[in-house]
Amino acid sequence: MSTSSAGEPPRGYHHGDLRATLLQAAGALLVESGAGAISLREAARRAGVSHSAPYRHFADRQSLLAALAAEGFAELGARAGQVADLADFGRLYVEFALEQPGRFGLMFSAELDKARHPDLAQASKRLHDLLEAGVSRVAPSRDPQVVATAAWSLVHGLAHLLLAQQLGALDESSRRTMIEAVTRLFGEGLRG
Amino acid sequence: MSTSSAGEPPRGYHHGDLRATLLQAAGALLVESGAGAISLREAARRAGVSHSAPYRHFADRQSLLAALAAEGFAELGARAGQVADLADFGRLYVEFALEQPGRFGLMFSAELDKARHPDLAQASKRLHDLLEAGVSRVAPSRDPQVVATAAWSLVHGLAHLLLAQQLGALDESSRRTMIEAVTRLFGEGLRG
DNA sequence: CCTCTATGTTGACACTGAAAACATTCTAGC
DNA sequence: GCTAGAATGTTTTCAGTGTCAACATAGAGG
Repeated sequence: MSTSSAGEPPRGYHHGDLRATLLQAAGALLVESGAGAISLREAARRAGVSHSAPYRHFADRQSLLAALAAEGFAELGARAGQVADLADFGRLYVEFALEQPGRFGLMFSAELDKARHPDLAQASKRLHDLLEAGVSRVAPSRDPQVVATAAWSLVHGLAHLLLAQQLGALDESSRRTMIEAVTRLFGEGLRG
Repeated sequence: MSTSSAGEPPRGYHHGDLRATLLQAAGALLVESGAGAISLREAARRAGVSHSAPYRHFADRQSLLAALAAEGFAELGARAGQVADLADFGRLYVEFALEQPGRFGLMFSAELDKARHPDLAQASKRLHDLLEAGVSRVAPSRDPQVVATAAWSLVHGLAHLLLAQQLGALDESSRRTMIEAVTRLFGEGLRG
């Protein structure tokens, strides 16, 4: 116990929980400097392990990123599960994206091949199912797939455009206003 | 003239039009294997030039990508300019994205810092202005900024979700149907 | 003609993903 | 307990990349 402080169990040759530690390190990199800054070597470095060790847990770099993305879907799904109203879901969705831009970008990155990462595909499908269920409740008379796609497209596009600074520099309050207005506009379309 | 064939002017030490050639090579790479596969060295290789030559025309890799993105905005803007109806714009937008996924992704990549690339910012603003003008025509009674943002979010999100294979594997026809249905739904919202 | 400047080239450095060969530890089955 | 064999880490190595500095060449303007 002499060389380890609180929270870090003593580690010998074997790390004990490298996979989780790598995910944590990569998550920190994601927040600090974006997905492009994530490297297996830096993650290994931060985990205090050789540069090659990550390959025992992730087949390649993309697999690490896919795992990070899956985490994101899980968290977003958990938050969405606590919400009944469709508009709340929209707000929550955009807020998640703005709060964790790197993670959000990763979750919908075209670089991540879902066929190669079943976990990711499953996590993302769960969110999709959740949305469709919500939509059926709100607009039962319409084709739920179409409405769900429209609803998702709307909030997803808004989040993406905001992140890409495509809508100009909006301050916190006008951003909120825009989010409200856009989702309300959609709600009107549903009822009309 | 003995060493050059048609279309390729004879080149000595100086290339003559390296910048354009590099953009073309990078564009090909973008189509072939995505933005991630674009490297300055490979572009140089394809242009038949030393690995360091690109730096005379692009400050760094990101600047090359930004130039490619700006090209994309220009082309999309040109196409959009020939269209009057807002719904046509939506279709055109999504089709462009599906036709040139790599380019589209680049155009809205969060990695590209618009502040560092005024050309890109300008090209993107032009498209935005075009859209707002179209919106004012269709729904003059509403706040054009809100409606434009909603319209853009909708088509942008749909394009992005389709590209990310987030909506499941749709064949050509059901994809068209979905695009039609989603844009129509939005049109109803505008009139309602 | 001759210099100045734009454009290319060479060579180096640090970093990365990835694979192969080797070392250590943990865990079953005896 | 002891001991194979499976997991997990390490070392070493390779090819590729972005970027920079020092140098070479060509073209344009005086």
